[in-house]
Amino acid sequence: MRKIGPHPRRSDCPIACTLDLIGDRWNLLIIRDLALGKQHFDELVESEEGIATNVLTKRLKYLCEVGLIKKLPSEDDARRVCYSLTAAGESLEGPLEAIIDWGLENVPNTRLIPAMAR
Amino acid sequence: MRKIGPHPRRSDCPIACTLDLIGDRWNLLIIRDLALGKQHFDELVESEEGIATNVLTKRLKYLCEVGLIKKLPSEDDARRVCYSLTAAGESLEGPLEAIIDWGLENVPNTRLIPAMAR
DNA sequence: TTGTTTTACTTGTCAATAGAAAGTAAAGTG
DNA sequence: CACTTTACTTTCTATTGACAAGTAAAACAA
Repeated sequence: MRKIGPHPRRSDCPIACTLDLIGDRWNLLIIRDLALGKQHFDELVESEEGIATNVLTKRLKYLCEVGLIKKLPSEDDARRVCYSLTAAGESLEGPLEAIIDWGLENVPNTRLIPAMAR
Repeated sequence: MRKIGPHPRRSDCPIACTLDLIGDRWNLLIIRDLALGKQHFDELVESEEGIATNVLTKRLKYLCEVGLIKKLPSEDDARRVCYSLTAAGESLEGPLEAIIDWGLENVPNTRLIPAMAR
């Protein structure tokens, strides 16, 4: 992933810029999980893909900083943190669906996880 | 990027599988350029984003191996190689358009490069 | 109230990858 | 026969990723 903050963008192409923002192996999976209703660190860790905790921590912080997700304390449990999508994060549903469709058609033996059935 | 070949997939999720296949900073930009009609190594190197030649070589080889692009010799010049999209590569136009739309709306100051005007 | 568990991280280590710059080799051109 | 073009390859360094272990604060259980 790219260092966050004011780095020189590679170009003004919307594809390049979007890849600079979320073009790695984990960001979209975190956004997928939050879109499915997961809220907490350990729920995200338990996803099938097996993200390492240091990587998850870094990505969550990063996604907050770029405004795709937000982080709120739980009301009833001071240890708990609730992560959720911002409006910008939710708007990634379009690309996400296009990727899902492509994957289902072009990568053998892929299937939607039950929680994603539409 | 992930090592190519028979690696254990992270999950059967079409998003995860698609990211395993092309989820990095360069693959989609190469596919974009080929979709725009570029054919040769040096045309790809000259793109605004400035890919290093060693990285481009590796990605071209990889994208051939996974069947998203194909490599053919030129008829008139034995040095020249013509890269182009396979049918599977062309089918990435859907995700690509979704990403373009998202980028244009959500990343400030992005614009289509002239060749992409639709 | 003391020990255990839960939650959300942080740290350390090692291997793999990315990126920059320079070099190379075969084919074509004047 | 020198020079250029094309498509790489090599070398080096710095960053990142994966894995394992550790930590700290809050909550719960006895």
